[in-house]
Amino acid sequence: MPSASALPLQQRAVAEIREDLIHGRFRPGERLSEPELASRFQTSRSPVREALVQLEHEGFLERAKTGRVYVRPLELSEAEQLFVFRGHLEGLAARLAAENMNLKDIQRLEANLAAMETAAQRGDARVAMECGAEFHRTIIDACGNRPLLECLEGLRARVSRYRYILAAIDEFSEQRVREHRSILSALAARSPATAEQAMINHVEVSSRETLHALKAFLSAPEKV
Amino acid sequence: MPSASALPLQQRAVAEIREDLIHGRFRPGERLSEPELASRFQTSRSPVREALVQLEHEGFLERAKTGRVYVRPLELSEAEQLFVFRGHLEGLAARLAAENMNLKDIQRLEANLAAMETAAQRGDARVAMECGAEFHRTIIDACGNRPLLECLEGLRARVSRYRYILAAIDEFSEQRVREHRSILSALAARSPATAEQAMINHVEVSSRETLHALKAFLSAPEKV
DNA sequence: GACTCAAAAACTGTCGACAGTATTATTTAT
DNA sequence: ATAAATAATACTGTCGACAGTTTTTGAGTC
Repeated sequence: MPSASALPLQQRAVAEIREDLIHGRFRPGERLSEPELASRFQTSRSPVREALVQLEHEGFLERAKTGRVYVRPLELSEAEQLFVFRGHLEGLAARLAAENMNLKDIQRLEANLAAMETAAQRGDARVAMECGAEFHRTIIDACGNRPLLECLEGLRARVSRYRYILAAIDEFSEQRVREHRSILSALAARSPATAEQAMINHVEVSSRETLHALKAFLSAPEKV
Repeated sequence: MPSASALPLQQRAVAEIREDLIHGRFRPGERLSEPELASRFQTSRSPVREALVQLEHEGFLERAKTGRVYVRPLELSEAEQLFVFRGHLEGLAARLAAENMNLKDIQRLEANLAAMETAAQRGDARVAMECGAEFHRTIIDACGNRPLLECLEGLRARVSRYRYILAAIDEFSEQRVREHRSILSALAARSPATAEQAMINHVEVSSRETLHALKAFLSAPEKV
């Protein structure tokens, strides 16, 4: 029944499976079986197959020569490459955003930063991180470059996979808040170069942290 | 008969349709019909549908709310964004490549540059451009960052679509050769910053040229 | 001739089926 | 028991079919 739900079944599958991949509910290396997924969604294999094609292309899955699909394992080398790439792109986005941003965006960032700060002081890392993600998303949306935006969104999702597996929702220091604040300052001041540098610096710090945790995880994989 | 050809039918479809999109054999705005494509490949619609999902994700196609698939139109704004993005990424790739490149890669670039030069002098823009593409591909491959590599490959394909539609296989000046040469010098000298700058400059020049042609094309679309 | 409404044709989303192949379980031989 | 051989399963790639929509065609009207 094609008209059962407004949203094509295939898209529902993509969104849901992707969410599970990001949050580590499908474990790295695990095999995904089409019939199994199909039965989970109460559908035939067709929508599932189409969803898997897309998720493979997004970098979450890999396909064996036999056609079987596996969750891509977490690898230090991939993480390093993702972080380098992402840092550079977020920097670019910040630079472009500094030029294009309107007052409303700036105000949104300010409100966001305030929320982030109170959350951090309160020790609520969970909320603080959510504010952080929103902060970045606002900048990316404001950069005015669609291909960059889409690429960065995909990268952020792939990086999230590492974060969630590491349960790296650990800390959210005052230092982090300060980093965000200096990014916002540069944006508000319409200083592309400064904004770019501040963003690159911020991403690098955060990357180093995650990579550190990842190394520990990969050498002694606690069964999280 | 799943074992008819070693290569899954779906992948053949992706490759072939993509090639047609890049070369403008499917025109911007044109609708792609699944049954039609299926009959062209002598298959059922299943492999075609899966191929279309991927090509949509690659940025070549767009889907109407009705599910119909169209070739994405050529738009000035998209081209501008693609070029900005690509320039930045090629610059990054060059920078990384300057650090990672081994002697064999350098020699390959040198041979490539020589071929490009003789082709340019001979006035064979077609071959010269192919050398140029190969030149860039070599650098991208050498940058050592897989996500960057994949992204850049996708971008180059999308940009090619503009080039081919514009039939911008026009000129290949000595100046172009010089730009490539300065990139190579920086790479051989292991100077990341210089290589990055040279690459950015080169891409910008070439982008400006294409954008110029595109503006003319969009205002007076000759039926190429 | 332009316009409206209805019948016809073309399509997409989804399904269930089948053939061939890879995996896994089981049996047999050492 | 261990390993090789074989039978049983599970799964992927592809196909053809059908229902519900959208688009196109055509008839009839002003």
